[in-house]
Amino acid sequence: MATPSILHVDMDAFFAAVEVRDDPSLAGKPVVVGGGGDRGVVAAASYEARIHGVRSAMPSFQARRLCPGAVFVTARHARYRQVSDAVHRLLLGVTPLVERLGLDEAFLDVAGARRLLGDAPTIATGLRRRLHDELGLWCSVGVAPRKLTAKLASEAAKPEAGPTGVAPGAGVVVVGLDDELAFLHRHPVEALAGVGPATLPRLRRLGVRTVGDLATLPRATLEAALGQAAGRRLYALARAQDDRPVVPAGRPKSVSHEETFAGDRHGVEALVPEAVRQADAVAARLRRAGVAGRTVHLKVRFGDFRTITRSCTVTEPLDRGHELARVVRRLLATVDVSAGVRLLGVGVSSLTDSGSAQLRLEDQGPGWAEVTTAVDAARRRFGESAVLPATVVARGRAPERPRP
DNA sequence: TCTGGGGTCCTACCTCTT
DNA sequence: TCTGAAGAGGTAGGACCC
Repeated sequence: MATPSILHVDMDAFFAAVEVRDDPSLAGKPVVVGGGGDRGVVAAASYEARIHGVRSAMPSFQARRLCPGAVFVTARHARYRQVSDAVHRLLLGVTPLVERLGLDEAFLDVAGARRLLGDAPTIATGLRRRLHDELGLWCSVGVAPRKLTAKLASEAAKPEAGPTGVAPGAGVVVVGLDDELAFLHRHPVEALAGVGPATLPRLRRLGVRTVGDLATLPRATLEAALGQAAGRRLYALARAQDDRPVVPAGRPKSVSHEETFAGDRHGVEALVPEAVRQADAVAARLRRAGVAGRTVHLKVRFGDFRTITRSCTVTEPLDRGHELARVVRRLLATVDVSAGVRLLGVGVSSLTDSGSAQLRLEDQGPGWAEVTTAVDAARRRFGESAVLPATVVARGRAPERPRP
């Protein structure tokens, strides 16, 4: 690998930037996305809000305390998905090797595009300008020989918000093969993917602060402290051994939906309509993705934040709300929810293409197949809440709107 | 005023089968 | 037929990422 060819494109304060783009009166103001209600957290903050110390995943009350003058905006995920798709289309114009990570990041392998478009740093600079000119959004780009270092490079390219203001970033940071290891080793160890709040204290106990410190430890020591898989992985990453290719996304591995209630719910009766509604939403997304799943998961978080999961695997893949709801209700019946439930979640995994699902007996002749098709069509035309499960309607309750 | 939502991956434990 | 080992698959929980 003579020159770097991996790009990591990271949109700057993406959700907040989309809100500012859609409402120019917000430009220059501290904007906080999410953080609505008493139990919310911050999904994204503009750099003006970050000056005051507001960060993603911060509880909303804390963000309000730090930055009382901020404009709090309800997250609009469908809108961010739309803009993210536009970004993705633009990236695909450079190379088909685009791997999306969430809505606001992507890896590109531009090895095959260099002959036509110039070397990787030239492509990165051009991409950054086009994203701004055509979509009105800024991004930061890291260019490196590997995903691991390209991601760190894009981080280094970002603007920085401190107490005194916002320092513009480089926009593009290039890490060559020769300086890759030195660049990697001066990062704090928590900059590595896989080092979070649980792993960090264990590494600290071993005297590790930087990736360079990590690289001095034998593999056996890391495996003993972190387990075989994590130990082996960090051992390799500390040596810039990362041969993960850029892979365009395939079929999802799971689909889930969960919701934190404004107040705790007590008793199964209060939870069943929520469970049925979530099962219906998950099933609709499974069908949209053209998949069906065999393992059904229920997640319950109690008022004291204790969280349990229950799951069961059925013989035939499911992709319909009423089938999924039946399994979810069965799982819910095994849990003592009298203590009060803060969050309920429904998910499906072990996914296969729904085309491979067997034709069910009830599909012979008019039945659920037609009903499901009609429901999906009505929702496409009139919105998600156009058709609701009877259990939900019977409770006289519309689906929970995003909280202000 | 504590702590979202949608994912992926890993580990431990259990049961069943060979 | 009994027993133990090994592997597969299911289940539950934890850690982490964006």
